[in-house]
Amino acid sequence: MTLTYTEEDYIKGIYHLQQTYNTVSTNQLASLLEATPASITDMLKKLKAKKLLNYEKYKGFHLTAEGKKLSVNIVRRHRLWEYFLVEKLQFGWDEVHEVAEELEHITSKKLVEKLDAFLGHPRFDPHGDPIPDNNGKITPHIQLNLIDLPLNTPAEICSVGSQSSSLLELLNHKHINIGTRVEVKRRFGFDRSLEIKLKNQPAITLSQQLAQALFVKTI
Amino acid sequence: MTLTYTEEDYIKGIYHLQQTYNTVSTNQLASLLEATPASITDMLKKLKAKKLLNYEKYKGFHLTAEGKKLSVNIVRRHRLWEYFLVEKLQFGWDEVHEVAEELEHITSKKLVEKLDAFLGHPRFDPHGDPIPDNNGKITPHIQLNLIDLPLNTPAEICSVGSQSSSLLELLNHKHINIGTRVEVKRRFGFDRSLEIKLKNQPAITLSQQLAQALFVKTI
DNA sequence: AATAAATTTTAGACAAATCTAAAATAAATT
DNA sequence: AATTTATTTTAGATTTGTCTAAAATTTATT
Repeated sequence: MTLTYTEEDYIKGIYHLQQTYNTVSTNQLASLLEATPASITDMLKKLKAKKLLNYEKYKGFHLTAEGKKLSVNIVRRHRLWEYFLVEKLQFGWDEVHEVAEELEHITSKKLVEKLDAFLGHPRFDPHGDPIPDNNGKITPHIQLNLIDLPLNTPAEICSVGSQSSSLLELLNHKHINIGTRVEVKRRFGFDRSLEIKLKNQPAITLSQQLAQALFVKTI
Repeated sequence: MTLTYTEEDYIKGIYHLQQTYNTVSTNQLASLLEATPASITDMLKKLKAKKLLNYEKYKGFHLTAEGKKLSVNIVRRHRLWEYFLVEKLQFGWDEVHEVAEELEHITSKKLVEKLDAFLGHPRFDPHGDPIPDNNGKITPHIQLNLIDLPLNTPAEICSVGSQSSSLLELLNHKHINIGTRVEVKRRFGFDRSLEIKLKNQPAITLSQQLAQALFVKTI
């Protein structure tokens, strides 16, 4: 099954929306891909004809097993390249997305497997998201929202809930990164803000909004 | 100036043909790109409109300074990726071309510069072809056919005249690679074969056909 | 339940890149 | 020099992916 770059973008978009919604709507996908609903409908027909999509008009849609398998593989390539860009080429983790969007479309199996081996078969990308393995298997991530982390429990930032540049800017300012060690010291009920401590640093305050955008795993 | 992948393929093709022919013809390019002459003509008009091409109909064509600059940059990206694939991902040098054809279209300046630095600013790709630097400057290659190398002159294999897998197989068998040090010890007029020595190894014989497929530079 | 609002689809147009077949031009041959 | 042959261009069609505007359908509201 050979897909155009555009078809790949569509099924990847649907895959991501399906992580949150059982069934995806035309407008949701239009908004994610920044295209008009009319364009989405056109492509849905093509993907249905290729048996990658279960779709009845006006009824929403979701990927078939085959569609999902292909999507997972695109996600695999995307995250492997992100890992490469950060670990080998010294990109910042907030700079890699656009370039990985292009690299992910190169489908050579040999390339992907050799890249994976070169990188040491990493299981999480620089944002903390799991990298599907060659069979599409995804290491489940036992993530806790920072807002739910018990007091005085050492943990490590392992993923962020959004990739907006405003969030990344704020995290850079506060010197918080994937891998940063944190402990929650206090909770303030009034505004649900947290006082946290980074290793060897004075305590700082995180707003509810920020804490909810951060995921941790205990260590 | 943003080019589509297809436009990039066209100007890269023209660039390569210009290395041999002063002015390029529609049929030459059609044959190189495996497209019909009609398609070539269509694209020539677009490239002329973008001022990348000097073209008068029925009169052949060649790149403008701007077109050449862009082409050299594509060649730079292609050869950097080939170097990466061979040196880092352990591809064989006969396997890299197709994948590099895809990777070369990713234009991110940051990516290319960081890749170049990661690779240690290599000046020649795995086939011995020069990699243009960031300003488009190409290290001229003073290559000598192995058959013309004077006796007892230390030299280094720097390029091969063909990328056929049968040649690669033979070179692998004889443990000859890009970078291998050689000296010609004897020449046999009867069949124009050579006796050569690789560093710390007993002398071996190369046929005329093989020697002519190898290029060296003295060291 | 009828109407208004939102969502989704269709119809028709357009740009990019390609093709085939026919016409125009240039080059080669008699 | 006239004619044949080869090359190149044009004309018109096709595919992919996109759009706008209008129509169809579903959902929400009075």
